[in-house]
Amino acid sequence: MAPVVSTLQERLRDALVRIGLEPDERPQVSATTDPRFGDYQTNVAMTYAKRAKQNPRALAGRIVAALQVSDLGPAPEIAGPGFINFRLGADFLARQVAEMARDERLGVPVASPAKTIIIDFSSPNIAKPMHVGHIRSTILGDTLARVSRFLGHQVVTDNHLGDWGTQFGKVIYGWKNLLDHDALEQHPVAELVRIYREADAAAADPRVLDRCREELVKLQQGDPENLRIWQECVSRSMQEFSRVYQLLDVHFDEQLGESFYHARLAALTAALQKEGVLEESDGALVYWAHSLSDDPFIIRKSDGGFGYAATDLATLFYRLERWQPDAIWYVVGAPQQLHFKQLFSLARRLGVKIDLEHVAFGSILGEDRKLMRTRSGDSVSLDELLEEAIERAAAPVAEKNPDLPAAERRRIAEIVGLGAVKYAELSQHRLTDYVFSWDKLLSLHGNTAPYLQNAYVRSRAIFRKLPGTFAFPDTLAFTAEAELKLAKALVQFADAVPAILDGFRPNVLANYLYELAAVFHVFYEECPVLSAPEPQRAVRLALCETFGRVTRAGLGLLGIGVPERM
RNA sequence: GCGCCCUUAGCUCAGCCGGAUAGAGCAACGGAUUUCUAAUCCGUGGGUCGCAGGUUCGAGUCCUGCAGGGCGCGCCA
Repeated sequence: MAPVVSTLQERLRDALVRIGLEPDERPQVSATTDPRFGDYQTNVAMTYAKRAKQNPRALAGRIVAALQVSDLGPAPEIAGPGFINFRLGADFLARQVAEMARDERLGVPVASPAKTIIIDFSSPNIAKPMHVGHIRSTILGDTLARVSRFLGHQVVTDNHLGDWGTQFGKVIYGWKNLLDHDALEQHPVAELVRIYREADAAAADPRVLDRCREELVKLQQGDPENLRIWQECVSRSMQEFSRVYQLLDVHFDEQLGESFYHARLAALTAALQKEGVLEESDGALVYWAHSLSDDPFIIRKSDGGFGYAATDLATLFYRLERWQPDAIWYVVGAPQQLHFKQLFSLARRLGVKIDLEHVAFGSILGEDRKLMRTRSGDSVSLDELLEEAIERAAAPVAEKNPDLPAAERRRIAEIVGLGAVKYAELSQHRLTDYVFSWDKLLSLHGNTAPYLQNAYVRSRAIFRKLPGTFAFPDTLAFTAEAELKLAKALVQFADAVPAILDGFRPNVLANYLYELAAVFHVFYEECPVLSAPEPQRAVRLALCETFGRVTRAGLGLLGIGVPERM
């Protein structure tokens, strides 16, 4: 089956050709915002009238006369200045829902052509805790990967770890002089942070600062002792990160951190110099993109060291070589826009043609509208935040389902609590700075994960009470208005999923799922299922099942699970 | 100072390439339940889409200017 919008676009294209116009590949068609205007609308008559200097309503009349859509529903209507409104017929919707139910993909088409896409996201820093700042990158990147894969693209997810920076001078100094081994065993990252902070404070003394620098230089020169300490920091940090990733159900194909590229930087710089794209400035080697900024892109620092500009460029070339991707997406916060513009500018200059995207996002704010912090002023650690989400979600579960075993309740609380945190991110436009509020994201009302999960649970409860097994009917016949509305909403899934990648907006899918759940709730209120006579009962069960599958699949694309009860 | 982003209902936010009378949730008020999980649904009130111009048949959406807010701005990442 084809998504409704694609079908209408196709028919529209044929009609435009028939009346002698040259249509776009995908003439504008969209679902209407108001049911009075039908289910779908197009304004092509007005846009073409403008080009051809014709009367828009007259042109709309010619288009409608040439349109062959009688299998989809009643004849389209012309309204207002030249809108063409389509209404889907009950029999078309019935066929469409039955077809989507037979399809494992629920009607979502496979993208063509399939692309190879590298998604760079999460990227926490070694020896620092993962905090709320990392959650958006992690969750957004994971969702984009899930959606891209579902659409048939070849995806490589890469966690570009911050495992090679100047902070290691202080960390190693701290390790050698300040380390508490018991604390390291108990809370590795916390202890690494502590020694870093103390070393940082001690570095106010120039002698300590010098020793920190020496440790860094030794590390960079391959000193075995310092390499061992560094490796130890990496593995202990990774253990903690892995727990968070496991909790979030986030997985990477590669975790090639900055250190992986370290050995390549000197040769890369030499190659860039040969290309003549670098200039010397105050002892540093820089690339200027004056149209972007008066500030340079520093490839090699005046002390001969390399910053992350060099690393990111080396990373880009490594990826080109290894995977020959069609696109690389960097899921990194909005403050780094200039960095990526400069990086991409230099890459273009060097002949890179593939699609490079900085998928930027806004900050997470506390309820005081400032960057989210703990009471003591630290950034909020991610594992604590996730644990709190689970604990908070556990309370209503225990209240509603006290008879469930504790382990089962915990599992449900994880699905609900973690889902709520993820959904709060994803349901919002990615560039919006969003205000973190436990009460809002865990609310059972409004556009939240628990609301959607509850709608799913209600649809599933029906099947538990159903005597015998349910066989999806070959044909459906809708009788109630609420059934038709639910069918119309279900059929839109096929258009909602591909739209996510258009502008990297998972909130499009979230909003769709929310509206779908609201429509389902109306159906649920108005249409008794189990007590309905056949064949109505089978039709309603079919709608419940399809709703459940769409919700499960849709939330799954957002990395969010659904419980069977809650 | 320069650059990027933002400003939509009391609050938190949707609003794709310009399309019809700008939508949700929360909060407020009024209804519906011997439940297929009411963790729900229905209804009411609430708007100069920051301000001022411009382009257009049509602007929350595009352009210019201004105001307010956030972020970034040479050797951190």
